[in-house]
Amino acid sequence: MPYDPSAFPPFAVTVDLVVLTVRRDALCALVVRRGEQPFQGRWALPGGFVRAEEDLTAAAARELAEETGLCVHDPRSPAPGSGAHLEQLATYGDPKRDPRMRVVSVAHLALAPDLPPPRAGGDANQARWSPVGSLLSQQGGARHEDQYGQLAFDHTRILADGVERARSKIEYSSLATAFCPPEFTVGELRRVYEAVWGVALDPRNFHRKVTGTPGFLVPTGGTTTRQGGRPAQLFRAGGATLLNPPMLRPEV
Amino acid sequence: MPYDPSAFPPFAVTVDLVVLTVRRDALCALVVRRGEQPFQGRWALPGGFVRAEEDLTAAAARELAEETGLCVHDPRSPAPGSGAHLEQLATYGDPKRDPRMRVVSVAHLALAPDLPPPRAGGDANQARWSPVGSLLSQQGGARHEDQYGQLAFDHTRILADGVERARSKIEYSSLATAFCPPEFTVGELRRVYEAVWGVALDPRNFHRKVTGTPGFLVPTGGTTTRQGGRPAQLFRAGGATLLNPPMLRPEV
DNA sequence: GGAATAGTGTCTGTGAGACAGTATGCG
DNA sequence: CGCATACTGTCTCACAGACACTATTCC
Repeated sequence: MPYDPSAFPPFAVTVDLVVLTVRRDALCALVVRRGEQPFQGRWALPGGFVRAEEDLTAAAARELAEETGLCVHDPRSPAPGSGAHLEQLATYGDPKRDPRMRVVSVAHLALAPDLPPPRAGGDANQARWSPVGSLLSQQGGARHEDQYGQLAFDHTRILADGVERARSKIEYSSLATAFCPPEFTVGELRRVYEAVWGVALDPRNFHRKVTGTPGFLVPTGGTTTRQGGRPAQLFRAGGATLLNPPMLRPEV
Repeated sequence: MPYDPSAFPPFAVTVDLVVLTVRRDALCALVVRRGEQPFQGRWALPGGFVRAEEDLTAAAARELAEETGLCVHDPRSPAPGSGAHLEQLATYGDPKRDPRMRVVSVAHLALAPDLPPPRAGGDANQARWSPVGSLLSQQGGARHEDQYGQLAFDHTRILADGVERARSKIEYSSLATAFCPPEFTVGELRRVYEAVWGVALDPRNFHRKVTGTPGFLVPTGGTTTRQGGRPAQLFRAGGATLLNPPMLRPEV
C-alpha cells in the first residue's frame, strides 16, 4: 500500500541536538532543563518540533541558533569564523519513547568551539554544558543525581551515539577543527583530540603527523604564547575534509 | 515550545529500503515499479508507511520481508544462514520531496547475498535487481531511459547515500560477508569487494590480508571447486565485526 | 637557571603493495 | 599438456610509535 494519503498514522516529528564542545580539556554536551511534564526538571537534549514547511536540517539549525546563537557552517563556503558543524546523526522512533504520543526524532550532531555559558533559549528555562563522561556514566547509581540524573526520554542513548560519531569522525576527517577557534595552535588541536578520545597523545608525533597531512592545516603566519612556553605557530583549517592518511586512535 | 501535543504539524513517516546485493560481479539494488501517481510507471526504492505502533527498524524489516522474503540477522546471535544485514541509513524530509503531502522517510540499508529474482511484493506490481551503475549514471541523458529512467522522488540520492555507506563500511567491518552465502571462498569474498568498490584487487595480497585478520574468517574444513582451478577452502564469517587492521580501498 | 611548551631528527616494527613461485583442479 | 585458480614467500616503501634533542618563552 504505497502512499495512501487518506489513511496514514499521524506522527509528530522533532529534531534533537547533540551539541558538543571542548571545555577545560573535557568533552561537553549542551543540555537543557525541562520545564514541563514528562520528565519535568530533568536534563534533556535541546530540540523541538519541525515546522510544517521546514527542512530537517533547517529545523536543526534553527534550534541550534535558538539555544546557542551559533550559525552553521556552509560546508561549501570557506568557513570564516565561529560557525558550527552540523550533520544528521540518526532517527529514533520507538513507539514508546515519548509517553504521550508517537514522536519520531531526527537527531543531529553539532560541533562547536568553546563558547561562553549558554544563554537560556526562549523555550528552555535553563541550559548548561555538562561533561559527557558525567552524563553517560549514570549506571543506575545515585552519584551526582541532583546534578544531572539520567537524561530524559532516550536522550542518553542519542548522546552516546553522537559522542561515538564524533570520536570516530575526527579520525578520518578534519572535523576536530570545528572544536577550535578560527585560529589555533597544534597543541590546542591536540588537546581537542585528547579530550574527545580521552587518551594522551605524544605531542611530537602528533605535530609531525598533523602538519604533514596535506590540506589539513594552513599556517596563518602569526604566533601565540597563550599556553606559556615557546610561542606556537597559528593555523586555520585547510580545505581538506577527508584526511589521508587518517589520524588513528591508539589502543584499538 | 517543547512538545505541545495539541498543536504539532502532521507528518507521514515512511521507511525506504536500499537493498544491495552482488549479482554477476556487479553491485545491484532492488527497485520496484510504481503502480500509482505520482511517478507512475517509474522505478523506485521499496518502502512504505510505518504503522502506528511499529518501531522504525521493525517497519524496515517487515518491508524487506515483503519484498524479498529475507529475514534479518540479529547481530547478537551467530547468523545461521541467508539472513540479511539491516541498518538505518539516514532520514530525508525535504518539504517538497513528495508532491502530495509532508512525508519524512527513514531510509534503511540492507545487504543480502545473491537471490533468485525477486517476487513481486503485495504492494508492488514489479520488482527487479538493477546494477547501481545504471541507476546512478542518469545524468539527464536519454540512455536506457525506457529501461530505468530516473528513480522516483529523491530515491537516486538515497540510493547514492546507501551505496557510499556500503562502500565505506566494508573497509572497516566484516559486512562484506553479508553479500556472501553462508559458506564462501576467499575468491568469492574478493569478488564482492571488487564489485562493491568497482576496482581490481590483487588476489594474493587479498588472501593474505583477509586470512590474517583475526576473527574475520573461520574455515569450515570443506573445499569447493565451483570456480574451476585448484579447490578453495570454504569459510564462514567469524565473530569479528570491526576489522583491525581495516581493508583499504586502493586509490584514495 | 628551571619549567613549560614548540618543533625536528632518528630509529624500529608493522603492514600494504608488487610480484615470483608452487599446488591442485579441469579440459 | 595448457590453463585457471588457490595459496605461500619475499622484497620494498611508507608510516606509526618511541624517544633524544634543540628552540624559545615565562618565572
